[in-house]
Amino acid sequence: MPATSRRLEQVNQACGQCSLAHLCLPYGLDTDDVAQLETEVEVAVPLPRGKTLFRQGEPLAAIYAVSAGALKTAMLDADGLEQIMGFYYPGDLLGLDGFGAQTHQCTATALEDSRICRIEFERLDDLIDDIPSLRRQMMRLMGQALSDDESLLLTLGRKNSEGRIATLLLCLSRRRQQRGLPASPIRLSMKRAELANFLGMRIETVSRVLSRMQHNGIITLARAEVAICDFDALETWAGHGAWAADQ
Amino acid sequence: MPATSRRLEQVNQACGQCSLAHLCLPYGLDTDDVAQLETEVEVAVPLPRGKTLFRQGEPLAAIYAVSAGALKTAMLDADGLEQIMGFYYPGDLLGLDGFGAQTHQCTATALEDSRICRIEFERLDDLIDDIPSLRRQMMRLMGQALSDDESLLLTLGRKNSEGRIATLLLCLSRRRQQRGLPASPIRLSMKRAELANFLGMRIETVSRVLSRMQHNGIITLARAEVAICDFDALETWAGHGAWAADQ
DNA sequence: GGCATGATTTGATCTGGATCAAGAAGTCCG
DNA sequence: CGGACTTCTTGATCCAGATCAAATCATGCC
Repeated sequence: MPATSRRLEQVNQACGQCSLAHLCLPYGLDTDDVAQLETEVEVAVPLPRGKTLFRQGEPLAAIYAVSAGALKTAMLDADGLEQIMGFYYPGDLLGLDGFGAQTHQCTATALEDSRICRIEFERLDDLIDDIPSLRRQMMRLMGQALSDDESLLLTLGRKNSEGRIATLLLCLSRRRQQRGLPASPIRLSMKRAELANFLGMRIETVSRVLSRMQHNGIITLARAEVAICDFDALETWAGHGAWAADQ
Repeated sequence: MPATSRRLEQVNQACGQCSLAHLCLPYGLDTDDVAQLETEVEVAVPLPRGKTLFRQGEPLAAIYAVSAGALKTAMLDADGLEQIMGFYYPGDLLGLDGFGAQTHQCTATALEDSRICRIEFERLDDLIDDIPSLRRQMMRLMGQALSDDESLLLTLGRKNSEGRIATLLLCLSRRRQQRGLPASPIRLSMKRAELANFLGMRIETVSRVLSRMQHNGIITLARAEVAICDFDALETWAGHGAWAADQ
């Protein structure tokens, strides 16, 4: 693997100048800390579409950040069927859920040709001891991941199919904005089947809801690309909890 | 609040001799570390049924562990309806999801008269800097919380109503065993409405599924107490993903 | 190109679980 | 104890979304 030589070439322009630093690990670190961190990071290693970054059950060897492209994570249930747990875009960290059992809890797969930054878990662990602000940042990121998962639980537990799709689209859009990209034309790097799996729906229902949204002028749909035309309407749909009032 | 004096009385028999230490923070710490930690912990403060420990949106003031009793955590969605995120029993930590935004993401409420251990967030934060093994333990616990949430997502995303109930019962049973209690007669401290909310179902469906399980001889049901008669059958039901094969 | 294969959309049914309705069983309090 | 109130159970109906079926559209490969 040419990662080591690549790292040596790129180390001088790594995290400190990365446009994703505000989303990723270095946020909140001072210049020296970032310098110390980035000597340990393999930067922007290519990961072709369909390749896995790590697999469920493997020991936790490293923590990753998406540099470019998109990935999914998925768990296999008892019957060997996969449940997609999340989609990851530039600036997102991967592998945090492995901290619990020191083992990856899910499999991460590239949805398109991607680039990944990587830091050995052991090295990160040492670095965290040396850099207090890095420790705080890591814990903040894990807390963030926790509350993201909980928001997702809230969506899947309470919303109907339209609410789920609307929530997903708004979420993808918001995350694009956080990365400084335009909110609207969203390229869906995942297939309908993966969307459906993630949202706990069937392919046909995903397709129907998207068609209906297009018909109502809320989105424009061209295969893998979705343009949001009416954010307010989408918010309204997203807000629609499913099952009426409440207990 | 008499917590301070109580703390002074109890400090000598706090975490180090707590039977829940293996579930809670001190696991993996050596004796000196535990001693240092437990001087900062308020031990087993009473929290009456119905009282809240913290509320969604409040700044993160402390991290908590359940000492006795049971709690629920819930988020309010846009419409002000609550979604229950989890049930917490002795040994479980509460408040970790606040690490992200330094703000509690959910409201924690006692389901029955409970006792809570509490450590100021600031003090814990300092302690983590001083005790490397505590830092690792905290990150392990957060990783654990993350993968627990993901398991729940897997359940809610893929299982039908019977699978959800079966999974919940097995989960509660397993957690009892981890606390050294018998696996079987489970006291459900939450109401049916709370169970239903948590599992993304309606009260009537919860009631029907439980009745059906009782009728099939898998459980014995007496109001708030459930005895599991046939673990294997329950495992089978829990394994039943909902929607047939897969994409 | 021409064919095979896979992804997506659309239509027609079927069904699990929500919703509506009404008892039954607890629980609280004067 | 009796009445008001809450929780739980059970029955009847309805509907969102799963399932089944088939056409359309894309993509890759020889």
